[in-house]
Amino acid sequence: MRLGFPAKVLGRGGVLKDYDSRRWQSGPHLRVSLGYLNTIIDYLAEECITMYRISSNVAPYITHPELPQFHNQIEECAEDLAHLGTRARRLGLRLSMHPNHYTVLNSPVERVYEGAVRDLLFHGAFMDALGLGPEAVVVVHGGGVFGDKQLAMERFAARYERLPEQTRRRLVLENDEKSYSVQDVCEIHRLCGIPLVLDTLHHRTNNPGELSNREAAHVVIPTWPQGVRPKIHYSSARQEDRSITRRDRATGERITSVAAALRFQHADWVDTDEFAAFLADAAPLAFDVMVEAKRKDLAMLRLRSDLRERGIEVK
DNA sequence: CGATGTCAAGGAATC
DNA sequence: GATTCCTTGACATCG
Repeated sequence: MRLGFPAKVLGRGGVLKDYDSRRWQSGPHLRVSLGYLNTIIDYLAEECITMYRISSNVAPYITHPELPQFHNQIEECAEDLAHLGTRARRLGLRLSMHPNHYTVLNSPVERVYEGAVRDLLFHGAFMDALGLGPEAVVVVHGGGVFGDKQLAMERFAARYERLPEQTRRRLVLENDEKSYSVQDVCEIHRLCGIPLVLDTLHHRTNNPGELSNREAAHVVIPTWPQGVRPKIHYSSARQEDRSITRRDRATGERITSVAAALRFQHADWVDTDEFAAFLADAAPLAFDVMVEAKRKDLAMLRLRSDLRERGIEVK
């Protein structure tokens, strides 16, 4: 089992940037981003980290309709991209990407749909330019519901099938925290065959069918093709003290109490006991784990060391 | 330097 | 039909 983390790096004293986030006036950005990524790969190699998510912001404005001067960034950086990809392959590093929620493949608004396609084409082309194998996937969400979920799912499936093969073969679908539960993404998988990513925190938030983690893992993992190792997203829920003020009915006096509220956001760290329990639940399934925590690589490294202490083998 | 505004992009709830 | 929230972060600007 590989463990990975997304985006920026906290474990080098300060923060290692993962993409060029300056405004468009400072573009083009991809070459700068690739410089950052090379530094990050140095770090991954030193720490023997074998999985990493590249920010979908690596090439800002590359599909922006009004900034055509930035549309050729992949071609312009072809050599740098190939070099970076070669480094990743030599290190056995599994890379992935995760377009943000503005990418809505199933939108009924034509303009939005077209924008989503442009964005997904970019992600596929980027992975291809790195020369990465089929385990380098692009994780997407189901999109909107638009008042009729079944119809929206069918639209997703039809549009997935219509994507160019080069793009489609990278795509995998993740359950989200509001609209598309594990059961829903299973339905989309049934319609079009897209492999599924289980996000454990989203599953806690959005689980109308009350599937256990074990059940969820066992329906999601087998959706991956033979020879491509599945992966999941794992994070612990942030626990937060929230003060609640109410007025006493009899006296009119204000009463403030503190309640521990489970907010369904990523916690700073991963709870090792919970994670180990999840692994035991999911056994004997095999998969990689993307650790999503506020403390990024630090959380992943802490979890890895905890697991090794317990004799659980982790790459 | 700290506070505040802004960013390409959508959806959904609310009025 | 228009407005606001959702929600992440960091740059950019202002005082």
